[in-house]
Amino acid sequence: MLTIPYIRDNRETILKRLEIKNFRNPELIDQIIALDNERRSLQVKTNEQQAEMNRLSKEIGMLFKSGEQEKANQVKKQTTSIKQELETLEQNLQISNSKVNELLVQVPNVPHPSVPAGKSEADNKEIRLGGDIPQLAAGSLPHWELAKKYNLIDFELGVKITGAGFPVYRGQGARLQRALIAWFLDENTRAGYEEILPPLMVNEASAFGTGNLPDKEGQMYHVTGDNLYMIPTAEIPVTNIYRDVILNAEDLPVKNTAYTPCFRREAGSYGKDVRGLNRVHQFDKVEIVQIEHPTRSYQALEEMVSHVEQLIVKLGLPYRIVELCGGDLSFTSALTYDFEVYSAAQEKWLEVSSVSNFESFQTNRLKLRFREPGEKRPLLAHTLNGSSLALPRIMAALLENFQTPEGIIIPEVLHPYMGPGNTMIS
RNA sequence: GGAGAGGUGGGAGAGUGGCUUAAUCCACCAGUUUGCUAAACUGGCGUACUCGAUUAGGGUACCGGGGGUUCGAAUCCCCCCCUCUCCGCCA
Repeated sequence: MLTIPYIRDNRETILKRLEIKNFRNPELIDQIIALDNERRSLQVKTNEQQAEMNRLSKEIGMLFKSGEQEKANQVKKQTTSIKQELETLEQNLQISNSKVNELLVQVPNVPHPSVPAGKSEADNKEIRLGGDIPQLAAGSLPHWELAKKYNLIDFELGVKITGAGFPVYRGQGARLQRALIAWFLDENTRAGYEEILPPLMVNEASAFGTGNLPDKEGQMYHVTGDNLYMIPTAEIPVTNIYRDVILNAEDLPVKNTAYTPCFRREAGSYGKDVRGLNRVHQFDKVEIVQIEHPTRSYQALEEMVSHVEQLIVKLGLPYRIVELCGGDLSFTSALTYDFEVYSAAQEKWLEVSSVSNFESFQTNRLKLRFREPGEKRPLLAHTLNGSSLALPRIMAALLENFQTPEGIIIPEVLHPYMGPGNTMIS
């Protein structure tokens, strides 16, 4: 969420930039400012009365100590009216605080000035196009057919064990999946990211910290017996490492990478988009997270983008990078680049990564700050994250694009991970 | 699952109703001293909100969380959460 001082000082800029996100609600902003003024005057009054109360209590203590019982009882009488007043004030202050907060969480993050206007996906701006779209031979198959043909993934078996959207990888399919995960992690480590293997379930506080609660509750699997949530992304446990943390400026940037399975209920998603690996309830993903100094976060974003890009290039997949327009930008993001790979048999672009700068929108809620030498107060850090990469759609594109009549060719970078001589699935 | 112990600043740790403005030690920062380092000494050392002028300097809250008793709570009472130890179970 945005900070109140920022809203107070930048009302016009915020309103103007939020229009890019198709968010027009000046009343909300003005209400926040008005409520905050009210809150502050309540706080001043409350603090004054508290100070008076403290003074009187101290006086009573002193009087009792020196044996002046009567005087003490007299002062005691004075406290009753103040006490009553204080009770009301404190209640109102609490109400005021929660009202401001309630409104504050409804304000989306302010997009970066470079974000193009637009309503939907169609208005996203293509930044780069790379790789060659393969000309598949006649009779080429979509990945779910290939998965069956080579016994790589069994979707029906997953239905039996768990339900739709929980594929079972086996044999070479399982091996290829593991190879991709290992290679991604190794590439990320080489790029300076520390590898994290976090818990796959998180408590309420963590889910709140990253904003997945209360709004996106329906997206997560809830383990009711212990009140834990299955993670929809590694972003939650990894980012929460730094909840309520004050870093030193020299610790920045923090760079973490994590492989985790991800669990998403995807309530309401049906139809042909969910075919095969296109949309599943459990999938593997390797995530990268950076915590950076506000003055360097956009540099970090570019660095993450080129890092993810070279992963796709090394795999040999045709891809495009788009900058999301205001309408397609998420509630929490200031600037997002999406990566899509081309799945040749489906003749479709599939989103495989989304790299974003959240600026201080997440860290404000997380209370993730850093101490700048010479600064009196800690400052909010910036957070960025992205997938590097989401496995199922990469797998889908690999299978489809690299199919030949003889079998599926495994990209060279994965050879060391596939076992000796294992360069083709046949 | 059963039994017990506990949760206090960055860390250790004292504090059972008002000389607490949370002692003390360690760590850290600045300074003094000093061939250098170290030691010693002096001072500083939390977070949030708020008043003030983005100063100086104040005020308030915070001792796991939430209630309660009281003029006054880290301290007493109630509820909840968490951690540790032992036993049981277990890859």
